[in-house]
Amino acid sequence: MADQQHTEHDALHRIRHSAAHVMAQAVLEVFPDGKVAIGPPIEDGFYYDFDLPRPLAPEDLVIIEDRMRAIIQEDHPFIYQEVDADQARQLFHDQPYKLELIDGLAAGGVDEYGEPVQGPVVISTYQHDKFRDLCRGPHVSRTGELNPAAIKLLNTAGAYWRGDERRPMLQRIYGTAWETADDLELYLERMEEARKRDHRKLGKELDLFSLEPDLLGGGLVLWHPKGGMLRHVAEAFCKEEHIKAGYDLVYSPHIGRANLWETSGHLGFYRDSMYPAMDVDGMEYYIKPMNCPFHILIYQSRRRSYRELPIRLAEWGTVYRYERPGVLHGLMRVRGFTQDDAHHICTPDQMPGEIRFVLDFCLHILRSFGFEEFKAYLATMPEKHVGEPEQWQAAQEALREVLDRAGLDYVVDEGGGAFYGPKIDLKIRDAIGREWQCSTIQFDFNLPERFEMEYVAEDGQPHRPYMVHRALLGSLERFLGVLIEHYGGAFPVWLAPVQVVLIPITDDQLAYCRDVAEQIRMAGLRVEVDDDRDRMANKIRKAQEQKVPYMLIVGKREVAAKAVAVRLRNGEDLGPRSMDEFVRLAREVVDRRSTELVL
RNA sequence: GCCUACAUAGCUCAGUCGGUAGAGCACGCCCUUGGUAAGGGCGGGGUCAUGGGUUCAACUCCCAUUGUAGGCUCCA
Repeated sequence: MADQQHTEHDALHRIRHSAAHVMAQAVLEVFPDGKVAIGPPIEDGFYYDFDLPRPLAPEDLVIIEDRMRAIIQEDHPFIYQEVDADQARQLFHDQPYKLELIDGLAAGGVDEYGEPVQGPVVISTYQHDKFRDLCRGPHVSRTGELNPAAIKLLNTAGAYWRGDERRPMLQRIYGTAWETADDLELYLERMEEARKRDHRKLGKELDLFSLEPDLLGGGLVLWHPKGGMLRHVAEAFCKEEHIKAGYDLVYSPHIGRANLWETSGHLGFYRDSMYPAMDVDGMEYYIKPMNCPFHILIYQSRRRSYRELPIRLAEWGTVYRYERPGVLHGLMRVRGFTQDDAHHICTPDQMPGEIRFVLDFCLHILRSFGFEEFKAYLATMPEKHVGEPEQWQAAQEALREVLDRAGLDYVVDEGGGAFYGPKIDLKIRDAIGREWQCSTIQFDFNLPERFEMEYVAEDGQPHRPYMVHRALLGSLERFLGVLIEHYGGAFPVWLAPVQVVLIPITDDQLAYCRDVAEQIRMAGLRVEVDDDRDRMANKIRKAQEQKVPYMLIVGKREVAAKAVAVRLRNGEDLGPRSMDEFVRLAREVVDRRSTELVL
């Protein structure tokens, strides 16, 4: 809904909105008894929801699309008219969904999304040809302004009426519409590009991970050796950075007794997302959905003085959460995942500094992985909340201040915080412009209270500390999924599971290759020798497909010269290089975590 | 969880009207030792997701279950 505000009067917005109306007419021509719900423009296109006597088949879309082209060519004007509620009810007497919308407008002043209408409530309709829709516009002036070659119906989907899962499931048709056929073509290419980068596809092709829903269970990930290496490198880098930044690494078990989860409140408000209890020695244990309670126990293992604060406890903690079957999706939405989780426990005085630190650190980590563009969301105190308003104020101030200071683009979601504290969510923008939420920095006024966390201050008295919960990459699974798509599987050298492949031209160079590989391995690079009985060209092809950054071709000439011929993943041929030269080159690229193959 | 579609070899996919399955890649063996994206030959490999039903006969039709895809809802 946020984009709509900005694009309300854009040409594309009008085109898409009008295309939705044209589609609705076409659908009603095919299904005269069909009921129409709502049909707004959206990013890249539009949709319209219908209640129809039978499920739509792909063939229906072809027919509807043809009909749409005809309506466009007939060049009907879009006619705007304001009506009062009674007139509207009369006009849409056989359209129950429209009647509900009219009632909402007339009585409560809410629009089709249930949002309050700003300003005076005006009920208006737009008509073109025989189709009249309850609509506030805007539209193009005539159907002929739509480009029939730039419109395409994409797919159908189920969608609840007014997004409420207790209400009827409608049939939604998604379409896309542009000014020109070229724009449509570009959009379809963009979709194709996204499909090529799909981490589920690349995960298989690059042998990174697998999901075995039938054998293992849904939402559970198996990391293969290549994916395991990718993950290891990412984790090892992050852990090193955490240690340098002053975090302490901790480890906690996967299960804990019920009383822990009762104290934390999870059994009260988070139970639906937790796996059922298991019985151990007559006591109930639960698999952890979060790491927080364990870190709090570590904090509470002895009396804490203000002198040792802030305490920063970090853990790559694997948690399990029950997700409804229909929402699981590759690595992006799983049931078992590892968070790069940490809890900052500090005094009120230290709090602003901790926030500043954690955001800077977060950006440093994300940038290291090659992400440059971020969007932040600040969520503030909701109606239902725990903790004192002054605490919230102070925390929100600190969050706001660090966002301003970091010069980040941010959106404030007033009242959008969790009941236990305000938070900043960070989204990263990937190589093809998609946004992914990974990082979150959240205050928690709930758990310190529930666990009665304390530290002894200068006054010798116990005080309640601030606790900030944060995850930077969020879920490792998800982050690696994003990383795979961001790079389309062609990782920067420092992350590539295999950095170097040695390709002997004939078996005569095998021994030399193995010798060279050993030296490269000693230099800390990940190297393989392709000793298959394939031709060199095929070995290059395989390495290319695996997106290995460096291919070292070795024939008679290289052996004689004690060299390797360096071919890059991008097809470039650097020609013969000595071992030292190549190692120096590769090491520098790796050490700088460069996204380039040569510096 | 809901709607729709789909599920055939390790992977990608054919399989007509119901008559118990095929290709390419991958894999194995043999020949080939080839200078920057696929050399050639032969071979192994399937309870057609699972369980029921209809039928003389089911990969094919029907029902259920499981899973996947695209959405919706959800993601304190």
